[in-house]
Amino acid sequence: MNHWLLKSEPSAFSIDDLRKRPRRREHWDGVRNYQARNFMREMRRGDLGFFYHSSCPEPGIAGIVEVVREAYPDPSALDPESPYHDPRATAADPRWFMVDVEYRHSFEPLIGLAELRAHPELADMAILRRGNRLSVTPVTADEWNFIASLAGHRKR
DNA sequence: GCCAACGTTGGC
DNA sequence: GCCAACGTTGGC
Repeated sequence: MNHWLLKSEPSAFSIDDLRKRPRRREHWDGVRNYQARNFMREMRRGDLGFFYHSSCPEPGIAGIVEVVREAYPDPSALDPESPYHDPRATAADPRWFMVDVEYRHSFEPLIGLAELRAHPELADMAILRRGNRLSVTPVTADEWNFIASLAGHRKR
């Protein structure tokens, strides 16, 4: 099983929003970066991911989600009304993909950026590297386990 | 709102 | 294929 980190701006879509969805599931749509897309295509059912809140007052890891459907075409790319519309995408060559994720846990309080940076064990994480903008990144088993231990009794 | 970092675009 | 310009991201 592989581990991932998925970024979202909570003002647009937060882990609480996911928890309130029917069946606690949602499509992870709108990814428009090739490297991030390729990581999503590597995701398998049962993989776990950290849900990271970015561009907000308290950036950090807010919880855990599980991949429940593997990559399939992202219809928002074909929708002229969508902010994620890409005129180069076609039904035959959809170009962009999404997965479905299901809510697992929230961390309360979340594991903030400053706390993540305080641990040398996590220094290589993409999320902590300067200028990193990828919205989907892999997390190593060691990083995953370390953060899970930090989360400890914060799990809800 | 600022600014650094990075991906993408497009002219050549 | 190069690279400057531009747009976007995201922490502060």
